[in-house]
Amino acid sequence: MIREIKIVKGQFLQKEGEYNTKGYIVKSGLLRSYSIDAKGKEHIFMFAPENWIIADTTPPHLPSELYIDALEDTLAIVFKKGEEDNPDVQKLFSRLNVLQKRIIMLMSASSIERYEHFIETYPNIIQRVPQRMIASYLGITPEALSKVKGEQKKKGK
Amino acid sequence: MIREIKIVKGQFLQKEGEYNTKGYIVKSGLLRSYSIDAKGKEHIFMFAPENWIIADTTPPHLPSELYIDALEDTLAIVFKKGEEDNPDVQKLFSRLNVLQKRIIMLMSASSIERYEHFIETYPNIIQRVPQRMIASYLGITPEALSKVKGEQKKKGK
DNA sequence: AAAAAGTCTTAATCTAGATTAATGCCTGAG
DNA sequence: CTCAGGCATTAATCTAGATTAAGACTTTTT
Repeated sequence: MIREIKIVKGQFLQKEGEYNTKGYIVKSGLLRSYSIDAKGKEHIFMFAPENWIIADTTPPHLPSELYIDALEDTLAIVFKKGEEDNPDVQKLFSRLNVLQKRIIMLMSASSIERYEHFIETYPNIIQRVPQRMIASYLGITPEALSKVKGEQKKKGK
Repeated sequence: MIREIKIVKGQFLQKEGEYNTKGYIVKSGLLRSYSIDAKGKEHIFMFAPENWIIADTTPPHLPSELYIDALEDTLAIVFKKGEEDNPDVQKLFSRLNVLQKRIIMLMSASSIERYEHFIETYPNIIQRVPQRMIASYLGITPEALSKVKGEQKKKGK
């Protein structure tokens, strides 16, 4: 089902934590998606002007990570994310979500938080690649990673 | 056409600047993609262990941004990126490329470089949103962006 | 039109992580 | 077997950008 909606400046289409299955194609105006970190700071994930698609790619059974609201009065088409049953499209969506998470991490988490998130998410990879490559993936130097691991051990992990 | 290939540890599947239309599904082993910045530093974009897909999402008519090589002896299936003519899939690919570029930027560029890249890529958005939101998108504070713009002016831009 | 709230800039200080450098450990090539 | 090159760790110093704070403008609310 395709539906066109009107959103006024400042109005929300989605808030963090909601279970949301919708995405939006902007016809006119401007939408934005963003996250809010532990310190209350906003991190804009994406601007969506005319003809852009905007959606939180978190899978529908998990709480969303992003807020979506309007920076200008906007006309948009709503689509249901779940209604797509092409398996290729499904795979691409989960890939998009990996990158979405990564960007949010790079913008809002410290090097130690990024490291801890990495070992939770990819425990098997740690065994298989040298530390300097983990550091490179996290966007820090091997020296900084070495320091981080020391601090982590002190905390008794 | 689907083809299975064997790659030995250290072997390259793609280098930056090549025009590449292939992607890979890893059956066993471990591949990785990465970029090299102006200072010669490597930034790992993705690890691909068993059952992961790895590909540079740069459109086929543009030079690739990533190197892809093997961290372990690997068995993978090659697929042609261009052969997919589903328009939804095409759109998702271009979206993936936006995020790929963004991640590489966040990992390897200074705040001033990120700002300059932003104004080149989204000149129309600058007019429409407050500076503090541009800063938030770039992953810096509004104060830092203000400083950056000052330096940019000095350079006579 | 006055008050309140948000925005941009400049400047002083602080800090996470970069850089540089030295040491010891592994590992694989000959 | 050995030795040269890659890898991890630790420590000293440096720096890009964060934080904090203050002032001038602009926009919105009442």
